Amino acid sequence: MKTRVRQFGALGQEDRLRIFRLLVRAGPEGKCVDEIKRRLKIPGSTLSHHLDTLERSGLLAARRSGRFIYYAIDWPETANLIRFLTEDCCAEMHKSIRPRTGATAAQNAEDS
Amino acid sequence: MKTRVRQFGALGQEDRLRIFRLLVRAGPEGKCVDEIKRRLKIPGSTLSHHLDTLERSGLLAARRSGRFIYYAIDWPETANLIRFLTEDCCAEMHKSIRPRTGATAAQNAEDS
DNA sequence: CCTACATTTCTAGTATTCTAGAAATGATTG
DNA sequence: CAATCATTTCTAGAATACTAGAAATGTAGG
Repeated sequence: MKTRVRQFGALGQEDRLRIFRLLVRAGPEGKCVDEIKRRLKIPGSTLSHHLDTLERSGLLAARRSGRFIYYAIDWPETANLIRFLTEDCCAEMHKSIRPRTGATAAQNAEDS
Repeated sequence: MKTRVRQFGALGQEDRLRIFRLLVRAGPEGKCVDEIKRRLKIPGSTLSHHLDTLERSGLLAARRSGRFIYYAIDWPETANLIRFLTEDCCAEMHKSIRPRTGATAAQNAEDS
């Protein structure tokens, strides 16, 4: 769950969410730091910290190519985050609309 | 997008994510503050702040019943958050696995 | 109305995060 | 190997968030 906290936290900041969305649209090649900087008008050092936060959360992956470092969405990990939200929440959401008797997807232990 | 930042931020804190998950499992009736407090062992004033943060983000709704205040997941708003993530990200995710030529769901303006 | 109890606000100390200029690092190209 | 350019680290100030005890507020039932 700590990973999820870090990932939600990473997206819970305006510039970082803008970065994330830009990179989603950039596709698997991602974008280099300099282009993100020019596009979103974020000072270099600030941007570097935000990219670091996003990368350490697992949502971004960095890759060097020539003198540029490209950041791109880490899709497997992003998919995990979406699954965390949908399986823990949507299953219950649907259950509350059309109640069922059987087991649900929200039996992941953790908490009491 | 500011709403999404606030919502991700609300989930980006360990105790608040625990509260959220507890309430997901609690279903539409939710749980009163005192039970959340006993279950998660969070001091009253701290819990009150966290519930306020979650409510102001739109992810929780409060309802009074007798002397208790019940907090429950706001499912429409939670669904919006999930949709934000899946429509902005999953569409691109699938595109990057099987590329398409047509328009995608990720044309919501915002950013450059 | 007064007591009991649930919940929130007040208060304040501590910790974390955000920000960005300047300096340092790392890599490529001529 | 020198020059250049991309990126990160250093540094430090400002802002925001977290925490929780104590006091205040609100509600219900006797």
